[in-house]
Amino acid sequence: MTAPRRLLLVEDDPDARASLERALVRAGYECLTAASVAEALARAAGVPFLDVVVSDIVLGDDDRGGVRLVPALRASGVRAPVVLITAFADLDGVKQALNEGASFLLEKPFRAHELLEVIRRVLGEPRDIGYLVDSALAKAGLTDKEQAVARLILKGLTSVEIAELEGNSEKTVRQHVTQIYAKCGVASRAELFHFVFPW
Amino acid sequence: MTAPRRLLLVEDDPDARASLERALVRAGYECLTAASVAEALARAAGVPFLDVVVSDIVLGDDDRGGVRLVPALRASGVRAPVVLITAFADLDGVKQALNEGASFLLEKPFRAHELLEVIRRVLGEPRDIGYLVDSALAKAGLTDKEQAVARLILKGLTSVEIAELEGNSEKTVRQHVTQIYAKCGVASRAELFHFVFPW
DNA sequence: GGCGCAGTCCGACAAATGTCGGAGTGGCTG
DNA sequence: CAGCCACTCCGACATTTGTCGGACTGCGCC
Repeated sequence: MTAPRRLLLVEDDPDARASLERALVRAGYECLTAASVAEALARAAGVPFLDVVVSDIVLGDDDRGGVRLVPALRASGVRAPVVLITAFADLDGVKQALNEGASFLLEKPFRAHELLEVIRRVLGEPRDIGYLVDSALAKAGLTDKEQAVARLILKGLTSVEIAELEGNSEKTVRQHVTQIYAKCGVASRAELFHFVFPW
Repeated sequence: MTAPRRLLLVEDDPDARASLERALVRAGYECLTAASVAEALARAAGVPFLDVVVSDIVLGDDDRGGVRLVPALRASGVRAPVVLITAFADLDGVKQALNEGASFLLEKPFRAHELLEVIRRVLGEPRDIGYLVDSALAKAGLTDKEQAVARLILKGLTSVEIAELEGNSEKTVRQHVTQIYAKCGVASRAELFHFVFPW
C-alpha cells in the first residue's frame, strides 16, 4: 500500500552496515549506503530525494562525521530528517547534533526493530504541519464559519462538497470563500494553500 | 510587517518570569504566562493557537514539569514547537525531552537575546516542508517537465502564468496538469495540494 | 431603537479549470 | 526501421471558481 521509502544509511563498519541494510531492505525500504561523509553526499546528490538519512556519528577516523554530515546535507539541498547513531552519548555531542538539525539520536547498542521504530516515528512527524493551518488561519482573523470553510478547502474539497457538509447553499460557501481570500490577501484556492504552506 | 507571534512562557520563578516576559513583549511577541503544567494547559486551551511554547523544565516541586508538559500539550491538540529551559542539563533529561517532542533545549544561564535567537530559529523551521514537495512529486513518478509544472502550481501560479514562465502555450500546460493529476490520483489543484501537504 | 456584524442566500457574469480526442515532433532503443 | 515516450499544440466542451451587487435574519451593544 505505502510507497517505498528511500533511505540513506551511512556507516563505516562494513559488518554493521550490511546487517542494518538487510534489516532495512527487509522492512521495505529502498536503502542506499555510504561509508563516509563524502560518499554520503555523493549518494544523496544522485537521487531526486531522500525520505530519511540514518548515519553513525563516528565515521572511520572522523569521530564527528555524522554531525558534520547534517549541515553538509542541508547545504546541498537535502531536507530529509537525519537519525544519528552514537556509541558514546556525551552531552556536548548530543546538543551539537541537535543544533545542527538532526532529528533523533539513537544510542548503541540497539536492535534493528528499535531503529525501525525511530524511523517510523521520524517519518510520521511531517504531519505536524497541521500547526501551520491553525497559525495561518488565526493570523488572518477569520470568523468561526470562515475558519471551518477554509479548513475544508485545505482538505481539498470543492465548494459543492463543503456546502453539503456544512448544510449551506453553494452560493453561501462561495461567499465565505471570497471573504477568506480577502482576509488572507489571496485570489484563488492555490494561493490560499501557498499562504498556509509557504515553502 | 510580520504578524504578532503568540507565545506561552511557563516559568515558576516570578522574577525570571517577569524578566523574560518583558524581553519577549519588547521583541513583539504576544506573551501568555503560566507557572505550572496545569496553568500552562489552561492557558493553551484558552487561545485558538500558539506559535511557540517556552518552558522551564523545573516547575516548583515538579522537577520534570517542562518535560511532562510536552506530551500533555500534544494530547490537548497543541502542535506548537516547545523550547525547554534547563539549569541542569543531564543526558537522560535531554534525551527524554527530545523523545517527548521538544524542539530545543536552552541551558541556564542564558541571555534574553539567546532565547530570542532560539525562538526565531524554531519558528523559521516549518519551511522545511519543501521536503514534502520533493518527496511527493518523486513518488508520483512525474517527468522533468511535469515536476517543473507541478512545482509552479504548488507556488500558487495559474496555468497562464506557468505557460508564460515556461515558454509554452496554455493548452500544453493544461495537458501536463491533467497528466500530473492522473499520476497523483487527484482531480484538482486543491487535491494536489492536499496530496503534497497532508495534514 | 439604531448600528454593526456574522451568517445566510440569490442572480449573473467573467475567468479559470479540467477533460477528451486528435495530432505533430524528436530522441532513444530493441 | 518501428515503437515508445516526452513534449508540444489545438478545438471544444462541461464544470468550477471567483466577483459583484443586492437582500434578509438574528445577535449584541451603545
